[in-house]
Amino acid sequence: MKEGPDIAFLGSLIGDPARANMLTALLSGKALTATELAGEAGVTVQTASSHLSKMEAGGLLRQRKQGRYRYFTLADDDVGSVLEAMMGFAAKKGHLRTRTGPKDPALRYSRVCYNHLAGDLGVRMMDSLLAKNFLTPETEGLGLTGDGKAFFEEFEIDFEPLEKLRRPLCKSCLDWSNRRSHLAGSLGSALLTRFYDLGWAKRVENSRIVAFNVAGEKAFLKTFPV
Amino acid sequence: MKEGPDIAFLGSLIGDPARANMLTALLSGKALTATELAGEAGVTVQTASSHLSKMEAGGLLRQRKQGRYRYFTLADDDVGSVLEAMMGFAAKKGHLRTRTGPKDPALRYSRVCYNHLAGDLGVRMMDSLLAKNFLTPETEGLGLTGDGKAFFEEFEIDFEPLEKLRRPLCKSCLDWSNRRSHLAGSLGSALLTRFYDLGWAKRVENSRIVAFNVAGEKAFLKTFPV
DNA sequence: TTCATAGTTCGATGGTAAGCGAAGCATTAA
DNA sequence: TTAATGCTTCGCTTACCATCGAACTATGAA
Repeated sequence: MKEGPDIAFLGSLIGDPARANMLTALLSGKALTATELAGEAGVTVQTASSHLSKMEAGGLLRQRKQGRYRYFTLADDDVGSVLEAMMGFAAKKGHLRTRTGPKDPALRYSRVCYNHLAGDLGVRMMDSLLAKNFLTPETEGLGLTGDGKAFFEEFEIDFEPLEKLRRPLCKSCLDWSNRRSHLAGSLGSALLTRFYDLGWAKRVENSRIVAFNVAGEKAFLKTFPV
Repeated sequence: MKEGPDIAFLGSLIGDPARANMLTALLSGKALTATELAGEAGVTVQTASSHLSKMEAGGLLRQRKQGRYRYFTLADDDVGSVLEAMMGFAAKKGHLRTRTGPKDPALRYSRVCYNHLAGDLGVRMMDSLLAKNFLTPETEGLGLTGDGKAFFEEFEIDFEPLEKLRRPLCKSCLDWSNRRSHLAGSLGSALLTRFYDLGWAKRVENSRIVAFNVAGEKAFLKTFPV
């Protein structure tokens, strides 16, 4: 009968995992650069650029040039509404993530989520910290116990600057590859930097992958037992 | 930060043209059989079956067996809301249909839309009828003029049974391939049957295509000049 | 200048999924 | 029974598009 406007085009635009990740990242309202969005989606900047121009052409995004940066935001509130509607539906139905975008297994194992550790290792760390009672679930977010404080001091993490930040110290963050939580917040961020400093791991260029070396991985697993 | 539920899966589900066509057809609220939906989407029943099971697994559709028929409906109101939201957005942005599903050019030329003629020829017929003042746009839908009545009687279409039907006599229907209107309603349906009876055209099996033969096409073009 | 960083464009590759024919199952009609 | 219809499953082909490397443009820094 009536065939209506083109839902398929819109759906396919949102239907790509990399693009969906970028959109959810932008749903926070923040303006992000192309490179940041590439990291968020776990793809190279070239790929991201292609996706971004498609989404802009499709009316999902807006672009603001500032110096040599390009800041992307959602185009309107309408985009947000559509995304919210879809997220609500997907959450209700408990959709499993099937076609996991760039299917790098390394990405599932350990990767950066903004500035903290995600993936199998990230989840393991969270589990370990909770099991040892270093962290404890509170009404709103996560709390740090006395034992935890001691543990992190032992691990040479400096709290003072962290507590002054506006960002919450501990925060849990849902992991898409495991559908489990890992540690975010400024503490999560500090831990990751500490891993870098200790020489346990370093970031792979142009990717979200955090590459642990053999010794580093061994030490990590020992520090955060299950 | 948070990666939320799987929008990509839902998007890709809706993002296929064939599936999107089925969903919009079901948006009317009617329960349709697999074969009907196949026709609606312009694909074979095998393909439709595959799509339908995917959408059912994805929680978009519900299936009701009745004898040897399978009636499909949208799963809940939530599905409808999501679709409506997407349609609203797409309409506002004036999205063009780019990836036209089964890209049979014959399908764009002349096809069945439920029970009336769509595609290039359908649009041409509508234009011609309007230009000659046989049909006239009214506040709600389309009206039949005196001249029109004469023309259709000349064309040997019997009005009496048509006017008794609950379905509206004239109705305009948006054509996805042209983004223009063509004639629906019981009159549109009667015209198509008349073309079959005159031997101008016949339906291609397992497809929405209406195949005009050479003489039939010539006569059609003469009867409905632009 | 020269170098570095942010981003785009181009070309080639590969994986994925839509599509269909053929065969099979299930239900109804005769 | 047999035949016909509605629908599914299997196997295969094809087409699209996400992905990335390499080369290029643009802006800023030294």
